[in-house]
This record gives sequence, C-alpha cells and structure tokens, in this order.
Amino acid sequence: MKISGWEGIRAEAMRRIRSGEWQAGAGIPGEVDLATEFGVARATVNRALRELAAAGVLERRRKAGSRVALNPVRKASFDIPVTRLEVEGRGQVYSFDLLEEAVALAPADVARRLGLRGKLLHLRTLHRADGMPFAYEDRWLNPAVLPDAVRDFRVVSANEWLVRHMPYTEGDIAFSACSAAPEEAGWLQVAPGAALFVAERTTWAGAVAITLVRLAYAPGYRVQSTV
Amino acid sequence: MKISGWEGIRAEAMRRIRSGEWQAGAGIPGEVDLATEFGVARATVNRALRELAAAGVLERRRKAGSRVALNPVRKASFDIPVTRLEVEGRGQVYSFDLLEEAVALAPADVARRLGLRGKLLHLRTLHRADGMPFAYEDRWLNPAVLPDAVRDFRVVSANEWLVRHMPYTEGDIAFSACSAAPEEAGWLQVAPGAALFVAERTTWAGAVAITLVRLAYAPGYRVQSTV
DNA sequence: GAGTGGTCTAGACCACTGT
DNA sequence: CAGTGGTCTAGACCACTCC
Repeated sequence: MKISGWEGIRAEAMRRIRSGEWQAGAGIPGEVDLATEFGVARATVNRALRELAAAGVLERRRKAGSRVALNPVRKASFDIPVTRLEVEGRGQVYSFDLLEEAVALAPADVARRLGLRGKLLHLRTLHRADGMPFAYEDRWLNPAVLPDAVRDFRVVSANEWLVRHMPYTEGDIAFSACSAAPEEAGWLQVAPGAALFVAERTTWAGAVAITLVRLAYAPGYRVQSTV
Repeated sequence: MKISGWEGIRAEAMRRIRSGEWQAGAGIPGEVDLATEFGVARATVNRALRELAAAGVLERRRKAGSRVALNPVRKASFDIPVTRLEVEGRGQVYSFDLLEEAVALAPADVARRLGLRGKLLHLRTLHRADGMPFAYEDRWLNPAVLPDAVRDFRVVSANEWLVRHMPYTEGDIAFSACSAAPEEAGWLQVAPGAALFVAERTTWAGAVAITLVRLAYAPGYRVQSTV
C-alpha cells in the first residue's frame, strides 16, 4: 500500500489509530514532522488531518497539537430530499392531496418556535407513493415570504415550491417517534396509536422564519446512513 | 461586508445563489475568473467552492464547470455519541443493567445482516438516566473479535467497551419508529404498543462484522440537527 | 513568548470529461 | 483536444493558546 496524496495520508493515519500505534487521547506528531516523514508538503498533511478532525476522529488545537479523540463522536450524515424525489427514488409514482389550505392563528408553540405573531398560512398535505399514503404533512408558513400570486399549492406542493424559490435556507430538523393521532391515522390508513416516524423542520432565511413543518411517515419508513 | 478568506468567498457565493444572481441549474464563473474578481489565489476560491459542493449546494465537474445544484439535497449531520455521554450530556446520571448475556444462535436475519454463521454473543441492556429507563438495547456481537478475557460487560457496557477498544470502525445506522413489544414495554415502563424511536446500527472492521445493535428509546427521545 | 495549526499565495501538473 | 476542477508544492504570515 503506497502512501500518496492527502487521501493516502488520511488512510495511513486511520490505520495507525485503529492499530493502536496512535493511542486514543494521546498526541500525534505535528504536521511538519508528518510532512517530512511522508515526503509531502505540509499543506497535504494539513488537508488529511483536517478531514479527520471534521469527522470527529482527531481533535486539533493550535499550539497543543493534534490528539486522537478520546470520546469518538461518530457523525452520521443524512440526505434530506424533497418528498417527491424521495418517493420517486424508490421507483414509485408520487402524488399528493392538499387536504387543507387556510389562514389561521397558529397555536402558541408554533408561533413561539417561529417567533411570529398573528395569522399564518396552514397547509395539510397527504403525500402518496403509488397512490398509497406515504406521509402526512402539517405545515405553517409565514405569509410574508410568499408572493400573493403563489398561494395555490394544489399543483405544486409547498415543499417543492419552497425548495425552488427559496433555496438554501437555514434551519434545523429533528426525528422522533409518535403515536398516530386519530386524524393522522385516518389519512395514513393505520390504526390510531400506531407508531409513526416523525420529522420536524423549522426553516429560516436569516432572521426571518419561513416555515415549520411536521411530517408523519407511514409505517416502514426508515432514515438510513453510513457512518 | 468585506469578502476575504475562503469563508468570505463561500458566504458571498451563498448570497449570490440566494439572491438569484446565480440561478439554480445554471453555471457559475470558473475558479480562475472568481479568483481574479475577488483578488485571491485560485486555491482560496477552490476551498470555498469545494465546501459548498460537499454541502450539496454546488455540483462540480471537470471541464463542465460548477453549477448551482438543481435539486438541492440538504445534508443533515448528526452526532452519534456513546449512550453514557448522551445521558450525561443532559445533566443526568447514567447507569445500566445487563439484562442478559448469553451465547446463542442468532436469528436468521441477524446472521444474514452480519454475514456470520454459528453462535454469537447476545447482550440485552437497559440504559438508565437518573435511574429511569432511557433506552433498551439488544445487541449481537461477533465473539471472534473479543478477547476471551473481556466477556464481562457488567462493569463496562458493551457499547463503551467497543468504542474504546475497536475505535473508528465503519458501519451504517438507520432510524425508524416501532411499537413497543411486550418485553421492551416492560423494561421501558411504557404501555405495550407505545411508539418508540429505534436506532439500528451494524458495525464492521473492514470485512469482518463486529456487532449489530438495536436501541429502542424511551418516549420523548429526539435526534436533532441543524441543516 | 514560542510552538502549533489555519490560511493564503503563485505556480504547476494532473485527471477527467465535454466537444 | 482543450478546458475545467483536483491536487500538490514551497514558502509565508497569522491566530490562537499553552507554558
């Protein structure tokens, strides 16, 4: 096995960590030493070690040097696609029903989490895969961010409209499990109380809240990733 | 707002994308042009654009140039800590009970997913936070990877032992929701059929399977991340 | 204060891929 | 074949932080 390029150096570093040559919690040689050892420029070593630090394998501090992380925190990265693509990615046909489109006072917790007062646009949508219920979506939208003309989400789902017209916003996402409320259960065609996988997202464009959405998935849904 | 350093260039690129100056699906100027425009070296532009590509915002191909991604796939990154640290991170006291430690024939699906035949070590553990049930763990371990001496997981949980002694393995993880089976329900002190958040992991060291673990969390558990 | 990582530069060659 | 991104180099300065 030849060591060349920053990926080679990253691989060699991983080998040394796994083999115990570099002990967890202990320091490793500095970038200059490693560059000399591998016969490369320091920038190349830097690139390799920086990637390992981003992955949580190394902890790096100026002056203190690099250490093998003592409490390895594995980072799992998930792709969060648009629901339509998620369905189509399984080779199924996507469709959706707009169940409700209303302007209403948001519940207190929704208003608080979005930092908004007054009336919001409330959308409830059923996403389908091959005609079968796939996910039940409950969404609150800040009407201030919508052009008045585009308040008809019967043709393009809100999900998709937002991705197209307000791309690359910030936000957070949380996964949890929840017992199906009677209404959800009806739309998803499961027994009330069934275990549902739930994803909740809030979305921001800078300081202005855009949307809060709760997606309850039909049974069998999994979010998967390699670590 | 001054544009300097690769982070400044990344921010400026994001601004142009959000403002529509760089249209989704359309190409953006090449690295050389941008370097000239911003008055920096090409490597600096490269660093900025490379990070955006890693985040799924740009698609880059040699010769074809860089494009704003047409179907923005948001990537969410989650930290997967050891259960003990997860509990302690909430300011609670961690403890665990080893419910079962046995050598047994693995069910067919477990054996298949690990690619192993014969008897495996089977551990069932209840993780507690402040004495209350936190998560119920069902784990199958490849005995071949364990030193004979260390098959007592009553003192150190298997979870933790593996992280300490077999660090930085590969694997995959999946999240889903599941109705509590009677036994799980008993240990977690919930009603049978309650909705549980479930994480399943398989772990490998190269081609050799190490462990398959299923963690069912007590109600209220959430996995959270910023996007 | 001094040592380490973080970043930048100017230049170069290479790898891939569209034409 | 030619244009673009991917990577590497040798050197430099800076920022942070431990001593």
